[in-house]
Parts: sequence; C-alpha cells; structure tokens
Amino acid sequence: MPELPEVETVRRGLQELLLGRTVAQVASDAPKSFPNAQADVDHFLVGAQVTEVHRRAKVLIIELSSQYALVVHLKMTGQLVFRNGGVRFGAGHPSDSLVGELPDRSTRVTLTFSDGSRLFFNDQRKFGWMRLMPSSEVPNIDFMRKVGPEPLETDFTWQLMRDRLLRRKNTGIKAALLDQTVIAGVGNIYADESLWGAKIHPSTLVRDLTDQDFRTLHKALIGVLRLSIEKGGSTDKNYVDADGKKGSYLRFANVFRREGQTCPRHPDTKIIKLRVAGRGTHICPKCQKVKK
DNA sequence: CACTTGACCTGTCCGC
DNA sequence: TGCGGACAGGTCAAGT
Repeated sequence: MPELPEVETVRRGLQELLLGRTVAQVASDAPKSFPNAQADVDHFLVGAQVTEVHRRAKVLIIELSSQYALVVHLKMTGQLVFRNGGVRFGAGHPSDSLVGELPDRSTRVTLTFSDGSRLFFNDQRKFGWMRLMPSSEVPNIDFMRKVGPEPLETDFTWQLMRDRLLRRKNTGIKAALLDQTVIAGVGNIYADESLWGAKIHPSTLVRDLTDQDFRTLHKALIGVLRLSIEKGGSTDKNYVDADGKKGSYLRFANVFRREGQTCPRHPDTKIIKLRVAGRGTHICPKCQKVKK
C-alpha cells in the first residue's frame, strides 16, 4: 500500500537508476495496466531517454526526452523494480528482498533499456496503472487538478493544513486525512500513526478539533512521513523499493498492525482495531477518545 | 454539494 | 485437507 513515503523512496531509487537510460523495448498486458495504443508506445516511449523522475502525491512521473512522461500509480500492490543483470539484493541481506527472479506472475509491464537493463512494473491486484502522455498534459489530468498540497513542502503550515481539513468539517478526521483532494499522499498507515501521535480519535469530527489539535497533528504527520522516508517506507505485504528491497518503518510504528500489543504511552492499555472511514483503524483507547 | 458505500482485483487467512 | 467467505486499502463512480 504505497503512500507518500513509499512512492518517494521509489522515486529516489529510480532517479538514481534510470537517468539517461534509453528505452529499447516494451512488453505489457495492455490495456489493463498500460492502456496506451501501440503506435504511441512506438513513437514516444521506444527510443526515448529518461530525463527526470518526479512525484506528486502517490503518483510517479517518469519524464522522457520525447516530451512525453510515463505516469505511474502503484495503488495497493504495485512495484517498480529495476534489474541490471540477475537478481539484485541491493546493499542489505537477501531477506530484505521480497522479489526474486523477474518477470514473475505479477509482472504487468517490462521496459527493456538499450544496455539490457530492465524495469518491471509488478502488480498482484491489477489496481495500479502506468500510462504514457505528453508531459504538458500531466498537470491537466483530473487527479492532478484536484489533489491537495504536499505535506512535506515548506509552505505546508499548520494553518494551511487546518484550512484544508476544514473543507471536510462535518466528516471524521481520518476520512479527511485520507482524502487526496484535502492533503496529498496520506494513506491508512500514516493516518493512524499521526492520529496516535496527536492523541486524536479518528472519528472526531474535523469541526470539533481545536487549533492546538491541528498544531499537534501537523507536527505528528510531518514527523511520521519524514521518519518513514528515512526508513525506506513501510512494507506490510507487497511494498518494495526500486531495488526490490523492503522498507523498515513498521518496526517503528506505534499502532499500525499492532492490535493486542500495549500502547507505548500506556503499558496497561492494549491497542485495538476498529473500522473507521471504511478502513481498518488502529488506536490506543486511552490516548485517543472521541471529543464532542 | 457533502458525504458514504461499492467496485475494481488477487492472495491469504480463518472457521467449519 | 478443502472450501467459502472475510479481509487487505487507493481511487473513482454511483448512491443517499
């Protein structure tokens, strides 16, 4: 379930690994994961060089010398793994890797570069997608027009966060945090972790939060996102970076997937799992109470 | 318009 | 052991 820190980790890896490489060959399960017509692939992808890899919210944008871009959303089980030669385990121990020989049965798209290296787009559940479009059109797609501000940009103040969240004042804070048009890049893991950090119950209506709550939540959210990027993101089941390696943030998580374990702030209280905003939600019932 | 729910998929886990 | 059903959750479409 790649969220902002996972997608940013992949971006950094791809930026390092793909820059300057020239696409020589493309194989895909089109149209499911890669809907472009073959003619466009032949004209604007094959023969093009990778010039830059950007991220906006949970979307990756691989810029090409053809003035086209490959736009990728990993959704829940997508992976972008680069291989140059055989199986790479990166710098860590082999057990840090989740993927073996590629392609495998979840490979949906394979890009082969002119030097023989390859980029694999794997996606077990086929929710993710990759599409080729003119770079100039990327900001005009519906998602980009509607998506909220990046929480790690310097202009993302607590007041801006408050004002964005108040656009959903009659809904629960967790639903508002997950809404990509409110704030970009937050998903289930970092919503739960930041709400625990700020001692706010996920069902609390946004309109019932005080300025002090918004300040604390702002600090908690930025803190968990930064820490997770530092740890290479969160691997629960599928997520891996561009080298195929897992992220280690979940070792530092306080509540996510920790139901039944004790709250770090309350050795006498166990973390429980609820359903909020249609998602599995983890809280400490002692720190996080609904406010009215 | 604001807000909630279901659909999209497949692999895994749990109870019978 | 096998099997049906619940569950995992990012986003969009459809529903209230």
